[in-house]
Amino acid sequence: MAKALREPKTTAAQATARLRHAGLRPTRQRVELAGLLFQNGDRHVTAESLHDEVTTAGVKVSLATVYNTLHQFTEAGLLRQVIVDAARGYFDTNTGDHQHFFLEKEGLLIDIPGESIAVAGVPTPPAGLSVDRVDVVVRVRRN
Amino acid sequence: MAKALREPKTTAAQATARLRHAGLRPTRQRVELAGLLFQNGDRHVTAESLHDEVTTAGVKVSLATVYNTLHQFTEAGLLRQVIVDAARGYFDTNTGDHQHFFLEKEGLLIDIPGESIAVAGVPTPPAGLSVDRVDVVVRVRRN
DNA sequence: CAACGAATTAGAACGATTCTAAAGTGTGAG
DNA sequence: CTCACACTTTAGAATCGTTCTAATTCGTTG
Repeated sequence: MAKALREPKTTAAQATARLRHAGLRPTRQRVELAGLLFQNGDRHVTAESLHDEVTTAGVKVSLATVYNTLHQFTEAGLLRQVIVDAARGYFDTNTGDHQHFFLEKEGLLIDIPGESIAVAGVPTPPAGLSVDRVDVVVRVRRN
Repeated sequence: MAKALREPKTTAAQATARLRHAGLRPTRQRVELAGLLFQNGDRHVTAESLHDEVTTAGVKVSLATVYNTLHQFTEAGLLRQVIVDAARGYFDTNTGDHQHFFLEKEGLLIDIPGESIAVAGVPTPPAGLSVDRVDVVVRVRRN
């Protein structure tokens, strides 16, 4: 009963610093979301899942803001969008070189470190095109 | 002016045969769509693009039927769904082992033959999971 | 060619995402 | 420290692709 605050001050401070670095105003909502996203290791979220999480944590943030924030974080290089499912957009806090296992049934993403996987034999793209990125999705199922 | 029919009889006949083989009733709409999809080499379509195409060809098929048909063809193994874009579902008439270049800006998919590309070092999936398929998307941009 | 199950359809419904316009909030100047 | 203003947030409407619904139409088999 001594301490009602949910997050240690350090997390908020770190989140604020990170936002400033990225050129984003550290608003209450952004700090809150950044805290959830970045305080523990790599995470994969959807707008909906993050909104649920922040709401459950007792913080009022609109779904529209969650969408805005995810996109702003992505533009700022703090997040990476992962396209694996036609129905849902995923965001990954791991912005480094890596790939994914995807368990479609449950909407579960699991990182595969970039070093462990290698794609060989990618042909030269047709004239006028250049490679932006190579995404590998290993679709898995429960057995 | 002698010949107003758009498709040679052979195409319709081939399409009909293909549908019968797949255990699908050769209805007017399905024959029409199968004709468009399979008479020339490999193709990538969205429901919308195929609907536009069939409509432009002067045939009346509802969008719902295009969706139904694409899914039925996919279940029957005549098509393969390709997930590259969060906003749109693509269907590929090439059901063999291969990968894709994807030009996001224009929604353009280009096949990469399965033999030319190789993915090495895919880790064993976490316990209880087994690999279903490995998808590689080479995202490209105009330069 | 009748009859029955399968397929098609228009339009409503849906879920995810984006937009809109109005209200609220960081921040830098003074 | 306060104010003003640009930037943010928000609720709710709108939009997009897709799926569903219930009624109609069509292929097939007897």
